[in-house]
Amino acid sequence: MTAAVALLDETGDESAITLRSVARRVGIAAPSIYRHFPDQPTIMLAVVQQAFAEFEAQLRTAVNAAGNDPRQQLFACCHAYLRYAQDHPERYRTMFGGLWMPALHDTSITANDVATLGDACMHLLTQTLSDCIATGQATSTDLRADAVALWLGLHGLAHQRAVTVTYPWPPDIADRIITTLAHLTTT
Amino acid sequence: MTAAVALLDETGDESAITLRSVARRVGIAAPSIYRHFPDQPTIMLAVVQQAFAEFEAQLRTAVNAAGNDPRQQLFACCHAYLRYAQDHPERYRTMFGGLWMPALHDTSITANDVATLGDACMHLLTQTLSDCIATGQATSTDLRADAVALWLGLHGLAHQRAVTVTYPWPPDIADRIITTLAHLTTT
DNA sequence: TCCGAAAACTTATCGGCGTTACCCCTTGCG
DNA sequence: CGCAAGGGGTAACGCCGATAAGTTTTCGGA
Repeated sequence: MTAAVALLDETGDESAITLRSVARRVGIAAPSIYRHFPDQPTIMLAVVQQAFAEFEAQLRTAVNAAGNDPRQQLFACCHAYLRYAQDHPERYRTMFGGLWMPALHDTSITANDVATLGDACMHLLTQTLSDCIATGQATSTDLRADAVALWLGLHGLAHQRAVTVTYPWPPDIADRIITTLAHLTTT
Repeated sequence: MTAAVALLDETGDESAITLRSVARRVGIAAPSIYRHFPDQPTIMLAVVQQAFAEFEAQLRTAVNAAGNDPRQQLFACCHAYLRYAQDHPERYRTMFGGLWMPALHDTSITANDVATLGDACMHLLTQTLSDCIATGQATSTDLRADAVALWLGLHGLAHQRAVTVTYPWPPDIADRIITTLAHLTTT
């Protein structure tokens, strides 16, 4: 799995995570992989799960380091989200791109494995937004819907930046999306 | 190319667009493809370009059919965007997923081919939003930035729905994103 | 200490993939 | 009539995921 992540980071191409390349990297014959993983998509799932764990850890660290102001915490969380996607575009693309899901039908991967992947991050974002609402720094009548909307805005920017590296983004596009979708008060 | 699009629509998996499968579909031997396309990623690019053309046509049709109210036109444009992604998730994933771009480095595809893909759609959305601002139905101090932000919101929702089909989306998530990011007035 | 079962790894093989080299046949035009 | 160019075919290479069957290593209990 470490080898798989390394291959992804080095090449920036998830198709480089091949059963045989991983085997070469760890110095064993290709079929020996099947003693540890039932099939190739499962390797991908493991990589994605690990990436999500690290992703959530970074978000949580950013929030904890942002002091006690909910507004600052929300900005820290969102910027950490965008920074992870920018620092590891290939991981982000793999995590959210769903390329390996088409092959899901006839493998050992369950739908639940996939559905619960981002729950922890979503919960953290919701919690942070909720704190902003509690202190009056954000106005929202529907916490869950606005949290989802905010996440989708972040995802849209993060994903598109992870796909097309060069694009003339407006300089304040990130804060614009965050403040707008989070309904932050102007103070 | 028709065969390639058909394969994509039927299987819902862009990896099904294989050089050999396309050749089988049109009834020729695999290497004969190279008389028409220099390599396989170029086939993908052609498919994506065709999809973008159809995409833009549907957006334009929706706007034209929405009467003279800029606000209605904007909603029509955005909903047409989301509808296309929902009706053709595999196309949308292929158009914006950037899977075939990693292989871009050593093929005949130029960076410009990729960069200009969505320009027409972006321009249409910007124009529609601009009309809303002109009539006072939307408030914005930076047309381009807000248009990009609106697009990113639409893209986030469209892409995520195209990847994970089953998710408990808030029922009004689309309109919530549109009205918020477009800064539509409440009237 | 020894032994046997399970775990871990191997080689051989299959079919599919993109790609290349090389050959063949038709078409059209001087 | 000749011949170049366009559009087809075969054979082959190396890569891929996957399976089958055999071999080595590991290790806990008698």
